[in-house]
Amino acid sequence: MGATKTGLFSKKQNELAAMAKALAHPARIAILQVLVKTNACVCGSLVDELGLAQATISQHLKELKQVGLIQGTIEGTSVCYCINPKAWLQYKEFFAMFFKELPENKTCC
Amino acid sequence: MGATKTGLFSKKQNELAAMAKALAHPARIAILQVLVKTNACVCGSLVDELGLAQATISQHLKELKQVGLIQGTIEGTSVCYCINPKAWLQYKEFFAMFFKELPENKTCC
DNA sequence: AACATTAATCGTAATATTGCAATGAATAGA
DNA sequence: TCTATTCATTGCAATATTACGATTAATGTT
Repeated sequence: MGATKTGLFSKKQNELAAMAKALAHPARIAILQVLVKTNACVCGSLVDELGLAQATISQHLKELKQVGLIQGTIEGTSVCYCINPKAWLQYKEFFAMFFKELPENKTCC
Repeated sequence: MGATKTGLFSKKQNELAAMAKALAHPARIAILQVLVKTNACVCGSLVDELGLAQATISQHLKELKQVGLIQGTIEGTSVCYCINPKAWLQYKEFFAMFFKELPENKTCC
């Protein structure tokens, strides 16, 4: 027990859940917002911006990288992170799609 | 350690993360999809639809209820669940807002 | 080469989540 | 009342997540 039973659900459902999970932490939300706002890249200054330890930030960055939402390129000793525009758009569309179909006829509850 | 340091982040950031967390499980995605599709309410038939135990489904329903995404009204011995249209719309708008600002000028990475 | 800086990784602890059997509470029907 | 049905809750085990100090790897600087 304890592990999510992914086998019970469709690929899409697991995918959407994984996308949501990537956003399911305020630090990752904050990181993405900083990356969007600064437009250009932000390197390790995220550690200063947010109040978390370097190891913790690095871990969150890794997760965001794993789901493809951000990219990182080495720039000397530091690493330059930025939003992956393609993935960003896909996320936007996925969530829009999911919430699109509004239950109009509220016949119950 | 181990607990999310919510104090470091803004209310909005924590809110969005909480919203994402509610969607961060395929079972909850599936439940919401069933509730949207059936339009009317679905009671305990969710246990048959998805392959999870009754207690597990009940727990997921509780979480969805706690974030306001669904409502449940008692109907005899069974409970009728349905989407909360207001919250649904709010979620839609929140996520759309978050993903709205696309990084146009991709000058880096 | 020696040192400093930056960031990933490792190891560990604390906490949260997932899942289910068992139990409990409430109502419907006999 | 007794029983069946439906769902919430409790208690527990397994797993996942969050966080950080310490270490490591890589590069830049002197």
